[in-house]
Amino acid sequence: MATPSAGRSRVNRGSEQVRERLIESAIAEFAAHGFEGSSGRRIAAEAGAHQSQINYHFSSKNDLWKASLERLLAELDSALASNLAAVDESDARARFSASVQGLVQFAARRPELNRIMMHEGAAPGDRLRWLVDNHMRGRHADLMSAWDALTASDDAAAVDRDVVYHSLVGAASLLYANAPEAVLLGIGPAGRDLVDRHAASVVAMFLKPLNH
Amino acid sequence: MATPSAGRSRVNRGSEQVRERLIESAIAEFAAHGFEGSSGRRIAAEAGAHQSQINYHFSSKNDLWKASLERLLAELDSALASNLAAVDESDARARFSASVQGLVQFAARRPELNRIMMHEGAAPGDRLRWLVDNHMRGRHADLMSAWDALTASDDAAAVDRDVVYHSLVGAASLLYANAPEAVLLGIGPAGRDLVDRHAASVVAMFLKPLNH
DNA sequence: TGTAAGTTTGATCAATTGATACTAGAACTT
DNA sequence: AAGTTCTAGTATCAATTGATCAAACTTACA
Repeated sequence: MATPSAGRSRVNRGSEQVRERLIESAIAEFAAHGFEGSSGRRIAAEAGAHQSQINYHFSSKNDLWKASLERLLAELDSALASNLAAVDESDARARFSASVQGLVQFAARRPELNRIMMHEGAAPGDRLRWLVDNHMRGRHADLMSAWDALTASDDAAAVDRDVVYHSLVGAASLLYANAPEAVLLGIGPAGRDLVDRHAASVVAMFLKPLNH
Repeated sequence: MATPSAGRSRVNRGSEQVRERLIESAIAEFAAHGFEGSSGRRIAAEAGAHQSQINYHFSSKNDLWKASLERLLAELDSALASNLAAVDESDARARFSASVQGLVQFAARRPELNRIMMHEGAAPGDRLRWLVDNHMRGRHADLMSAWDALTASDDAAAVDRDVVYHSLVGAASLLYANAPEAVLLGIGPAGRDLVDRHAASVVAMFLKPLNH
């Protein structure tokens, strides 16, 4: 009767698949049209489900949106973690480079997260507050402390501290968040080597060259 | 009877003001919620007008959106032109710096344009195609030829050519396009000096230092 | 002032929205 | 096999959407 909670117990073989498909098509729809421009019926149809199943598996359009974002952010975390796994703990430059590379690669592979963030960041509201409180504040703090360390070791380029976060995210992700525009402009489609060149470019923007 | 065209003739004193107010509140609404998430009734109410006046002064929600974008792009052009007016024609570095400064200042003063561009760039469609065909292709080409000149004179930083446009726009505008998010993160509100530091940072990202 | 054009206002249209209620059926446990 | 729980499917709700129409009002010019 009630919405199945995180720990579903018994009959969940096919149900889990519907949940997955709903989240996947919700991610696509929210990224393309924003929350308010997205339709639950379109999301359900794309997932091969009925609109009322959204309210069954999630309790509302809002909760489906939250589930979609938690999925995307978990993917980002795992991508960043695997990119940082092999890097020397004490090498701040290498860790920064690996993080930027991970960010760019993820933005290219999963542009939906940056698209949704750009939709939501454009206006105040409950969803934005939820995003910042539950997910973005920590990421922002992590970047700032990494940046402060780079500044202390004279590895940071001439970029103002207040501006690092959004400049970095913007430089790393707009090409993919706005990929449909880039295609019309004749850029891409983004091959693997373009992404690598892009990551190297972003690193060069924020890190002083080594032998200086 | 028909929608009044650009050259209105007689009774147009108050009408022109309604048109202006509709465009102004449409800009705010489209920037905050995207085209599909925006409501004509909300736009009209904000402008102190009736919903049907949108279809009278513009013939459709789509045409109101186009008028809004032409307004914003005209403002951008005039801001950039005035920023470039006093700069030496032959000094490519100075012209690039002045353009970047103009871009950052405009993004801070009128974040709506970048917000709308980020909404529309996230998915293919008629509006995006109209934007690119009528306004963005030329701007992109202008930046690329400026960049090629900077590359030829060894003034361009180590940024891949395919990536310059979106990296520059992203680095220059995301902080303002997503200002509501930045506020929640404790950045800003953007003072005049922050904008100047931001512009200098972006210039430093894309231009090699002078005496190198 | 009278007439015609321009503009506002209010009503209405079919279509779509998110959510809810209810029935039918499938799957697991005992 | 019986009984229970979970899931799918259908129908429906009030609210909102963009657009259209016609009537009322306003302004300018003859």
